[in-house]
Parts: sequence; structure tokens; C-alpha cells
Amino acid sequence: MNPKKVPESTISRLFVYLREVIELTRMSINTISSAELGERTNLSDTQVRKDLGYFGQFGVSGSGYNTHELKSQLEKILGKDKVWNVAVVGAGHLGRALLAYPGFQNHGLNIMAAFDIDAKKVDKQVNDIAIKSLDDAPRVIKEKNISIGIIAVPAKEAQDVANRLVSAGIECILNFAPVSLTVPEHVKIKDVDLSRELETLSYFLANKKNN
Amino acid sequence: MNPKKVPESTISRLFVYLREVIELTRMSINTISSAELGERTNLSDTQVRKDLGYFGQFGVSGSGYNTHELKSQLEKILGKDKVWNVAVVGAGHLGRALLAYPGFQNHGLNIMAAFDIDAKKVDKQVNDIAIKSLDDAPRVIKEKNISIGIIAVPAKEAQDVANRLVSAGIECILNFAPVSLTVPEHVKIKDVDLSRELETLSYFLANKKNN
DNA sequence: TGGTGTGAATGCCTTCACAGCG
DNA sequence: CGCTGTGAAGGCATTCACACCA
Repeated sequence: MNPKKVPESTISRLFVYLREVIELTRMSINTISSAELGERTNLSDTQVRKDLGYFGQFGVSGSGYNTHELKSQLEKILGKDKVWNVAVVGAGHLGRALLAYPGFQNHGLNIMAAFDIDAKKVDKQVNDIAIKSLDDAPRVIKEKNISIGIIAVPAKEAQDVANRLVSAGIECILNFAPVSLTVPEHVKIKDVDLSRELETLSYFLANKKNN
Repeated sequence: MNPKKVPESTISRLFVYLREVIELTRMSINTISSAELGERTNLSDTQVRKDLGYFGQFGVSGSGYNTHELKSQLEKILGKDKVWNVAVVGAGHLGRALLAYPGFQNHGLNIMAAFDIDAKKVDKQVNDIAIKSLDDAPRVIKEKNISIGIIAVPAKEAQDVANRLVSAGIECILNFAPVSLTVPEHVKIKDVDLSRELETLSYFLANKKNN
């Protein structure tokens, strides 16, 4: 349908533009140029125009983009009319932080279930969500039509959890465990590796001095 | 010193190789080929060799890499002999999860301090670390020689926190707030945008059906 | 004049292809 | 023969340069 292939990084930035444009409409600002939008998002004006250009011509020469129109176009492009159900596996500190994270609800993402293998955590309530045994996952995932799974368990258990999620019908995984998971082709996986991010920063520090 | 510029993505992968190699030495496996190492990390054999090739020739033709030597070389390259002190700003769910995160200690990263503006949280203890008022940050950061800051506060406060950290002498920031922060050239910033990661997955789901 | 839209140029990173080595 | 090391090719994403438009 799209004439040219859209880079994944473009998609990621569109969410940033959308956030900013929502803020602008709240402030009753009706027009914005690519340069201004770029400044607010720490991106170049060309980058902004190129990204938007993949999906049509929303701008007005000499004036810029209408924020209200841009907002609704971006929402349409990014599928913001749809809502997706999410399950969190692992009710440790990180898992519970994710259950409490306010950033998801506003973005078409509903955390519907939480699982853990630890019997001591099962049936505890976190933020209105009851933690269930991992054994219940296949049933609950199907019943509640959950399509996104978040893995927040230790590295050793992560592959097993991934296997269970996949066979329960999960289509996307956000993985916080510091291991490379193997999943079937049709499952999309995204890694968030917190210690690696920090380690990369420390590498930067270690090498800064030498230059 | 390095003849060719090393891609940042290579650095990031070196940490993955190191993890794997540590695991291999624990299992008393003394030799590994680039193909095997690639399989364990979901990367290609060429990628592994190219990455290592930036830093020298550690391999043995026909047999592979000695895990013990590779381990110590990687540790040296990545500055694992050094230890860096870290401060967390924001003692909400995410901040507290980071304070409790076990993955940092083993990696030359010591969380030495935590700050919050909320007077109700100040002086509470989390995982042996006392939460201090943000106003104490400049003093504590200097006293404890902290060079990495983690921002885990709401979007609206993030830029202000960043400014304070920078003027207190912080050199690297790991930012969990969903905004683009502006910092001086010499400060390295790395964003971890959790809702964006999840949103990108939901975009993938929304578009999968159309193909 | 002040802005958009976009082919062309560039730069970065990954993959290919293969020479060389134990 | 199996595996490393690496120049060359290729692919993807960003930036440049400029035609075009209100």
C-alpha cells in the first residue's frame, strides 16, 4: 500500500511528533513548521519533513502544518483508534513498576493481566490487577484477547516464559530480560536491556578521558 | 588510537558477547567459534568477527576463540576494571525498581544515591539507600563522585532535573522520561522510552493484518 | 519570503566473498 | 579443511540542495 518502505526509526519518531502535536493543540497553537517541531523534539527540520512525507502531504507551503490535522493524521497512521491488551509476566520490582506505569493507559495499551511463578506473589493485587500463576496464562491470554506480552523475569526463566507466551498466542513481546530470545518468525520481539544501556554509558565515560 | 571508527552498535554488542563468554567460561567451555557465539546471541558469524576485528585479532584460524582470553580482552576493551557511581532521581515505582535492580552491581555500576522532590518520600530507605531531597543533589553528587544520573521522574520535571544534574557535574544521563532533553554538548544522554517501545509494537500489530 | 516536498549525495553499518592461516 | 580477518559491495537512513508553492 505504501509506495516506499518506511524505516522503523521513522515510525518510532512519529510517536514523538504525535506527543508534541497533542501538547501543541492543548496550548491552542494551530500551526507549526517542521523547524519548530524539530527543535522541540531535538530533530532536524529535514528529518521531520521526510518522515511525514512517507505518508502524504500534510503541510502548507510558507506556513507549516496545521496541528489539529497533523494530530488526527498521525493518530490514523499509527493506529491510535485501536486498543491492545497487554500481559506482564514477572511481578518483581520491575514488573510491578510496569503495572503501575501511568504512561500506557493513554496510549491504547491496557494491561489486563499479570503472572508470576512464585506462589507467594500469586493472588496479590497490584494496581487493581490480580497476579495469577503462570500456569493460568494460556487460558487468560485467550479469554482476555491479549496480544502483547511483557517479559520481566530473570534471564534464566525468560526463554521458557517466551515459549509459553508464544504457544498461548501472543504476537508481540517486549523483553526486559538480558538474553537473546528465540521465537518463531511471526512473533515480533523488542528488547529493552537496562544494564546494557547503562554499561554503554560507562564505556563512554571510560573512553572520554583518553581523547 | 583506534585506526577505524567503531560503530556504537558494535560497542553495545560487545557487552552481549562478554555476558555470553562469561557464561561459557563458567561452563568450562574453552573454545568457541564466531558461528556458535553468533547463534547464542542471535547474530551472524560475520557480525561477531567484524565487531571483534575492530580491536585486534583474538581468534585462532580453524579453531575459534579462546573463551578465557576473549573474556579478559572484552573486559579490558569495555573498561570493566573501572567502577562508576550512579544516582537515581525520582523514587516512584520505576525509580525504586531501578534501585532494587540486581543487574547493575555486577557490572561496575554502583547506585550510590537517590533523590526525590516529594518530602513524603525523603529519608525513606530503599534497598539500603536513603532517598534524599533533590536540593541535596549537587553536594552529594560531588561528595560521592557520581558521574551517571538516571532520570525517572514525570515528563514535566525531567528538563529541570537534567539541568540540575548537569550543573552538579554529571557527565552521562539515562533518561526514562518521555521527552527530548536538551543538555550541553559534553553530556552524553541516552533515552529509554518505555511507552514508545510498546507503541511501536502496537503499530506493528495494527499493520500486520493488512498484509 | 518563508515555508514544504523530494531526488541525489552522503555516511554508516551490515553482509558478502574470499584470501590466508593453523 | 575449518575458521578467522578483512576489503568490497550493498542496503538503509539521514542530510543536502533545490524546485516549487502560497
